[in-house]
Amino acid sequence: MYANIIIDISHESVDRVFQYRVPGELAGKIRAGSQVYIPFGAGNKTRKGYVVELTETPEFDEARIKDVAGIVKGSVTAQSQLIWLAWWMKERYGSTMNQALKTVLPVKQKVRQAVKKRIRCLLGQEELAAAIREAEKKGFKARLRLLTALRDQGAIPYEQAAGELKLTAASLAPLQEAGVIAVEVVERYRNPLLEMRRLEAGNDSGEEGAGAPERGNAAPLPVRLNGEQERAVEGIWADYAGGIRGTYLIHGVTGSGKTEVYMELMARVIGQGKQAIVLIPEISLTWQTVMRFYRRFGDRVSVLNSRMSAGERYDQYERARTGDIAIIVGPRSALFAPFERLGLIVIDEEHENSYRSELAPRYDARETAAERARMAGASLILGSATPSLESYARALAGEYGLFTLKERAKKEAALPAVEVVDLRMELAQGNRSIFSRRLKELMEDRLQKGEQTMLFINRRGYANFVSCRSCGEAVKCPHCDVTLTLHRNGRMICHYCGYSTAQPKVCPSCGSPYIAPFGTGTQKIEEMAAALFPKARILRMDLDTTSKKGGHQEILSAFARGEADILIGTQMIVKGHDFPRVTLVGALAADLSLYASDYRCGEETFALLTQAAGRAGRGGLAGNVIIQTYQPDHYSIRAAARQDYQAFYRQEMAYRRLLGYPPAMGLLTIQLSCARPEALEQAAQGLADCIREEENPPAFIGPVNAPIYKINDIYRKILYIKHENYDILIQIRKRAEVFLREKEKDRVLAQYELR
DNA sequence: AGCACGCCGACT
DNA sequence: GTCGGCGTGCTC
Repeated sequence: MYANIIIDISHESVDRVFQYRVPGELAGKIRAGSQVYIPFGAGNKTRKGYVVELTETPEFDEARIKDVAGIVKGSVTAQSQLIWLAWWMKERYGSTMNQALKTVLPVKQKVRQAVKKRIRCLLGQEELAAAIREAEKKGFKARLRLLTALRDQGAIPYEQAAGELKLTAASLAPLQEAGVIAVEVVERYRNPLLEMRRLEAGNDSGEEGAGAPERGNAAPLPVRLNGEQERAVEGIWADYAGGIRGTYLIHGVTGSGKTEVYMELMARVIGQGKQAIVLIPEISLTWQTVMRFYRRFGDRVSVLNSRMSAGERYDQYERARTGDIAIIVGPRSALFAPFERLGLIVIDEEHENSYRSELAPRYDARETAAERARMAGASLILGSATPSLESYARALAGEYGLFTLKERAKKEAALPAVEVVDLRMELAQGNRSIFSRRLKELMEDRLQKGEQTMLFINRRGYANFVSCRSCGEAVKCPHCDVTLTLHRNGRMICHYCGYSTAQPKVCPSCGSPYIAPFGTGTQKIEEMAAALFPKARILRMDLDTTSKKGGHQEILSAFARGEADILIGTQMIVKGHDFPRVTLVGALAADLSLYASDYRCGEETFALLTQAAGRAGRGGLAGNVIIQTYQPDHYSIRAAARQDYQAFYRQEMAYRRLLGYPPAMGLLTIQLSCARPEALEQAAQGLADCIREEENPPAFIGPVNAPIYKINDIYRKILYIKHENYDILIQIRKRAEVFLREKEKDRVLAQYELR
């Protein structure tokens, strides 16, 4: 038996695995994540290392492999827990150990880069700059000599620690005073909350007195919980205090105050010296959201978000590790904050797709959180207005504790009145506009009253495309199997690979000049709304208007400040933003997401419509929701209109059972991709044969072409394998991994997903 | 990170 | 000629 070990992750050059032999007396006592003593280097100096993986096959000259010296006793550090978790993810989701480790361990900044950056701070005065440039050419030592010389002249005070040249803010101050050098002072820990506010400047106008988070000024607001909230808190707390660490699902309608429940429990858990992780979908991770936590917990909270650099993120992980903070709020990746005394993990909006990673290892943050919680002795809370079928099924099966919040926490905020409009009837009665008569009427009413309207369109498969009236062919991307999207600037763009071209004058396939735009996108809706309501101030939010950094925050803030009457947009406008002046929400084509060729489209549609409906009437004003659809009888739409999750769940679950989809059954999806279709076909058939040869061959579908067969000139094929037993699916995946490893030389790549 | 190896200037 | 600094590269 051999152990792959990483030596202290403290320095980049040794941040890789070394292989050691596991001596007989340690066999069985070592596992992934174990901290061990090992002889290292020429002097065989004993060092600490973490076991990353156990294996039977040596990947190094056997004669040169040394023995593991022993196990470090008693310390189950966050680090070793995370390494174990990486191993679990690798097993569960199929990836290399390296990929798994990279997702779990924060990226250590290169020391040399840091030094270079600091030296660059000194550039500014000509002669010094020249001297430093000269010294830089000669290498690190020469720079050091130069700085030593300057120090000896009294020009630069510096401290040299651990071989790294550190110029601190304090040591640079005298320099600035002397006017010698222009210095940019880089703070050690930037306050990430301030950073967020800077990026979203002006976003908090709706909040009274939400100033800069000054250190330690968080006044714990005495929050009054209503009966439902209290039952959830006390139920979970009774378990926690009694030493039970469970998983809980809080099913609460929009505005029912799930966050207050989380915060109360967090307060109690950190009151016991423990720490908490709160996962929030990136899209709802705004200054507003984070501020709620900050108001209650002050400096003990930190945030992670995708706009932060690797270094900034690393700093926050450091603060978590050292215990400087007790709460971290962030997207999926915040799950790996190295808390040593983790007591609680909260996953808000747990049904969101963003909790599944798109990159290998394609982990599910909910399952991975359950695993981390189990290991750390922490409780896990999942919260949603529209729980995923998986979670709700587990809750009904008694695996999760279930709490339901039915009332809106603010009493004056009533649930909105929802109406379904049948677009077929509109058409039959001569209305060919995208706005039904009822929606138009209500929009007029809101404009008159000075209240706001949100128009939501599900973009999926519903972009502007150009098609030929003669042959019916749409203009397609030459690199992908999708139609190109027409933008207002007259260019046609592929949303998958970015290919762009001018709008053609004649049909590329038949040469006919009768070629014209078709379909409706957000831009077109904006034009139509503008034509219908010329006085209305309209804002649009989609990929085009939000491509620049922080773009969508700017638009949302402007809307929240009341700078527009109508907001038009896709998914992004309905996720977790609180607009108190919105009293009308229109879902323009509610059934669009039902046409996606995916067994989850009903669930997705229900969740989207429920969320969209939840946007209306959050302040004291009564709200209306109009759902326009060609399928008014579809159960997802009917249930969403009645805001009836139970009914939706029953129907959807019956459908999944009937067709054998998750969570009724386990589903393993293997996607193969390759630039050469023949090689791909061969590999896919080979894989299918390989599965057929299993002793108890499972039911499988495929190989079939992926819904979009070609993206970026890469072809994709998919196999679906169903089984009621997860472990068997994991075995099959491992079998497939072995089979496909040989296909790597043909450049056939595999991606696995297991639900 | 630490340690060995190897390449150039100062020296018993 | 060697001694020793330091830059470079390796560590299972």
